[in-house]
Amino acid sequence: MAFGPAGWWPAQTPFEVCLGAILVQNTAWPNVERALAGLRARGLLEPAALASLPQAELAELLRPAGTFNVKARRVRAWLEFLHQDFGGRVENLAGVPLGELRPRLLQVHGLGPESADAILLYAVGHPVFVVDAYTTRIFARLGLARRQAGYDELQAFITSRLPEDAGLFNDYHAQLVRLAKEHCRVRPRCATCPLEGVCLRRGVPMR
DNA sequence: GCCCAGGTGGGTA
DNA sequence: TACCCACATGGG
Repeated sequence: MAFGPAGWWPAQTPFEVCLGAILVQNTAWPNVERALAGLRARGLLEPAALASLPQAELAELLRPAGTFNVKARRVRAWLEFLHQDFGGRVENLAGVPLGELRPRLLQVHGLGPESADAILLYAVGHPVFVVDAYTTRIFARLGLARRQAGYDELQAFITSRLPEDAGLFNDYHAQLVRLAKEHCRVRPRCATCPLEGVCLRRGVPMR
């Protein structure tokens, strides 16, 4: 555990959590790692340094993560928000109550519910359950939640059945991701995987 | 070559 | 509100 709430999200600082939350949008994590490594090698994993880059240059550095022009705009929006409202320090987000902070994050260009919640849980330490594609697929295909359930509905479904604990949400999410990835590795043998025939691949209908 | 990945914003009906 | 669609790299 490298910092505060800590845990499973692969990052060394709260700021890296935030960057990762944006860069991983619709992207495989190894591509995010490549982009973060490039930034790290240039000493740019820090708000002020990153904010000093022209957008075109930032986009080039984000290229390995895919949709890099989009993500460059979103990262800059995040940096602007951090600078304007929090003195450029992610740590200062902790001073705002969750009920007030989440709506403010959702106003930032490029932060939807999942990215905002990842920041709230993994960078700030609030007890917020992060609903990602793995979560949605697993719950839908196990028949635990309505297949058409939207983000807020599924989040409420899960949260209402668990104690409100950031550490637990952190671990629960990690287990879901591990389960989904493990399943992907064994997918030629769906029938023998831990989910007993439930396929987690995207686009595969239930049963 | 094709499908897919830890989403989001913008456009249209 | 409820769908489409663009965004784009790298792995299987």
